[in-house]
Amino acid sequence: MAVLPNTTCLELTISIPGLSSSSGEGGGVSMKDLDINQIPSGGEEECMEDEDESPNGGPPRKKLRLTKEQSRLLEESFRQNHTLNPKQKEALAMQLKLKPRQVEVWFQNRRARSKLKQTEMECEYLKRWFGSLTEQNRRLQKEVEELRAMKVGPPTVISLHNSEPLPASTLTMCPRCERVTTTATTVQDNGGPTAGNSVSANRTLSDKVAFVRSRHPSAAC
DNA sequence: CCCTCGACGGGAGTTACTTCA
DNA sequence: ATTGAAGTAACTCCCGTCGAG
Repeated sequence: MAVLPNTTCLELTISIPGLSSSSGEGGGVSMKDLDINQIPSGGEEECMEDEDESPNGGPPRKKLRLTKEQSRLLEESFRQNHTLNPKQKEALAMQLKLKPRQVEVWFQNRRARSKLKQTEMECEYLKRWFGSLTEQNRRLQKEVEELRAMKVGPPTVISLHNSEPLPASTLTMCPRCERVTTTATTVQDNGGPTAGNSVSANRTLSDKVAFVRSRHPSAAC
């Protein structure tokens, strides 16, 4: 657990509907200058007790921006754990001077958005992988054509792995799509475009790839 | 106009507790 | 008195969406 470095007053900027920020003239308080810890009319240092109403009883406060420090701590906490138990939530909320509900919402949003990001990355990965497989397939088909045209001697196929000639016995023909492949072919051999991906991302992708492969009668494809 | 992100409503799942046959 | 099913409340999570900045 990180320790908040002696925070005396967190800088929360808020917007209060109905509170004019500019009114055209100078001298007004900018929205960005509002500090949630400086609640007018004798507010305490806590910002977590004012429920859903602005201090003057107006419409409920709509949105606040978290400070950099709050965001940093939340991110740090999220890195350690993507979910919080009630105690952790309470402690974090207290540390950040937020309502537990705000911490909860932040984690929910964070989970949702990192999942979205992850999905986008996987989509991109699969697109690129599909492209590389298409290209590989095209090359192999061309090679088959050439071998068929020659009709002489055992075929020589260069391994994608180490550029060594593969023995003909390692070649198989997929009965379904009639494409030639090698029995030693693996996902890694296909040269997935993002070799530097994180472990978790790879596992997720591997699962998906395994699923896709399992639906094909020929595991070699 | 588009994007980010804090907030909300609603639905689903889980758990603890109560009621009743 | 005990037990199991049904009902309910509280809580959490996810999803979709809104809207301020």
